[in-house]
Amino acid sequence: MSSKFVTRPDKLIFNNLVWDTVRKIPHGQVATYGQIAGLIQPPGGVKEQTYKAFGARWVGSAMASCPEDVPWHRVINAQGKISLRSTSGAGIQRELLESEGVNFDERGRINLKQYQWDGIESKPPNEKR
DNA sequence: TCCTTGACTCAGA
DNA sequence: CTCTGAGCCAAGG
Repeated sequence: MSSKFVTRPDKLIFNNLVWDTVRKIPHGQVATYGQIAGLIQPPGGVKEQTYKAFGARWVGSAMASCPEDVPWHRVINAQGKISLRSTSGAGIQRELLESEGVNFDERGRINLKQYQWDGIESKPPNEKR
């Protein structure tokens, strides 16, 4: 068995990078998909525009199968809201974040200005809004 | 092989 | 501030 164990190493690497980055998120802080996408490096052969448009989505896609070691609940969308396909888990995410000290708005929104992970090392040019 | 969905983001009203 | 529409490319059924 050593022929088809890894069909897409790049994708696995990308997912691994995502999980690793998410694991890097400190306690009591949150990060957005686009932020993570900007922190990690895109797989080779991908266009910048493609990564910009789908980087965040790939992160979420990778999260669809995130291990329990990954604090996926600390990952939210750029709107500062919980983004989940199913309501199941979203409630859990809210509780988990609240348990970490993250306050939610009445609409279930988080104050990114206060909780967004400022551990940006690559410092993406995303400082608007 | 074709079609549909997709843990998103930005811009405009 | 909130809501809606359009865009981008890939993976799964």
